[in-house]
Amino acid sequence: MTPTTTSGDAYCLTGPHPGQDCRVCSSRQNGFCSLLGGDALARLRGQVTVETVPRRRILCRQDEPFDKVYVVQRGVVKLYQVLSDGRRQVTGFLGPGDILGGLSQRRHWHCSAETVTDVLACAIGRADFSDFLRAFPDAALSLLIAATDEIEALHDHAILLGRRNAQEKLAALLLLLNHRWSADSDSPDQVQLPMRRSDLADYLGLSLETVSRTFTALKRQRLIATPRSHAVSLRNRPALIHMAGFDELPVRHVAIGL
Amino acid sequence: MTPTTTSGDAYCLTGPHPGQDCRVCSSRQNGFCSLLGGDALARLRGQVTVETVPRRRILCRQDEPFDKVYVVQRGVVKLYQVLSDGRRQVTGFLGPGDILGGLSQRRHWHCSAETVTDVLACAIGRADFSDFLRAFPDAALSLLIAATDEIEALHDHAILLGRRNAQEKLAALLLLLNHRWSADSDSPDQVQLPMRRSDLADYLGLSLETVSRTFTALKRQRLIATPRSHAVSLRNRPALIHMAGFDELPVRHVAIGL
DNA sequence: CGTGATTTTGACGACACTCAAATAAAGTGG
DNA sequence: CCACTTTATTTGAGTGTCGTCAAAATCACG
Repeated sequence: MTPTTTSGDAYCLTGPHPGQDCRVCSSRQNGFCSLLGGDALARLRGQVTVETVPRRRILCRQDEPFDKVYVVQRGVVKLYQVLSDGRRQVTGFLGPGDILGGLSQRRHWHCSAETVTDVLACAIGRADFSDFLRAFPDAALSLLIAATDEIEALHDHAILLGRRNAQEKLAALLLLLNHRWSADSDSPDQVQLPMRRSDLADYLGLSLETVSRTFTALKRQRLIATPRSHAVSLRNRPALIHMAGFDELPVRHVAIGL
Repeated sequence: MTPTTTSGDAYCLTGPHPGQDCRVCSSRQNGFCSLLGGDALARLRGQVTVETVPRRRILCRQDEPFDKVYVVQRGVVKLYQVLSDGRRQVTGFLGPGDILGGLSQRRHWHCSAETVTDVLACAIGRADFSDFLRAFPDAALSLLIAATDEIEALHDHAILLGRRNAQEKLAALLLLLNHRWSADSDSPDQVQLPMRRSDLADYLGLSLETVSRTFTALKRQRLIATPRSHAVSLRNRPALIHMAGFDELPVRHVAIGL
């Protein structure tokens, strides 16, 4: 439970009052910070600022130079690219423990990022982060592994976009988000979907109407139920897994947004 | 020119007689090896074996444990995943200087890889490679940057798969491959496509028939010409760029396959 | 030159998109 | 707290792009 938050926002996964002391921050156990040793963490702490960002706020815009690296503590961020005519592709969702920002040749944001919920995040200057990785090669290596895992996740996204139909896409997404964000919660078959249908659509390469229709189709087949439109319960996980074409769910990793 | 090779295989981009001496290997200038310092390279050389692989040979299969890391010197490799019912998604093509293999949590191949042409590659044991990165933090950092660039490339692939139509997809692919493999060749508007139409289709999330139809459509619009079915010349680059929805081509980077 | 593989072209159908309206949910001010 | 407005989601009807199936044409290779 999360006693500090008001209502049933189960997508706020982290513990009480994080931000001041890493030892009580739940991202210490799971996310990026769990990859770090005590000395590395101590170094970072001195350079980090904790930011509270309300929902639907733009964190960064594609093609602008990047100044900061964020580590999400609480809440959900969506990453997206837009084509000149307005078509959008959501390239990922970030949750607690995930990283926004990194080291690319271009040193510019490649995606835009917008908070889906209220977000609590640690921020560090890009140059400081770069220096930090130089000073702690083990951390750099851990980050390289995370980046490699992110590449695998993006491969999975590619086969989803290129070779799955609407039902398979939605089934896969629900299983994936459940796996990332609710696997060890008190209601393991629940998924909170704080984002809008159009965000899901843009992640899945569908129109928002098709997403909506697909939700009702899955409900009719009794594979899921939606007590509220942003809360889904997986009623028949084996069938969903079969529909999604999964043989095993991917290893959990620290997601990276750029 | 490449006097050592027999015919007009312009997709063999590297120089003469690579493999024995890194100083005369053209991948020294462009690809993964260009990221390394002299001492790092010297360390690697002792552990590398040079492998010649004929075309259409499987290099690795998804879900098998990975034993080696390859650096492609010459030729083209395709990376793909298959769904249980046979649907395929090609997740990328590797050319000279690109890497196959890396450090993921799972330590298993995430894709299968097959040579499209005859391939010359340097191979190093996974454990040796891991040790190498630990011994040369600068190399690890360079690889992290490459991995980050690969993540950006995969984001671009996602928007291609999710939000572009057939013509836009093909235009984008032709520009991208031209940019990666022919930008500084003697015929800058040529693209060699050694892979089959079905491979292009599986990369673009289309059927091979649609790819073929789209080729003829682009030819009718005089945007391209195909003197041979595996050689394309870009006749109207601005129009192709506009069709693909590019404002700028991505930075060239060392591609990474897993 | 002949055989098999690959690519192209054609006809038809289906899945997902577009446009449009109705319903539901969330936010706002009295 | 409720009425009202705004935003988001669902549902419906019709269309179009791309997929499937099938056959012809072209290419590669022995």
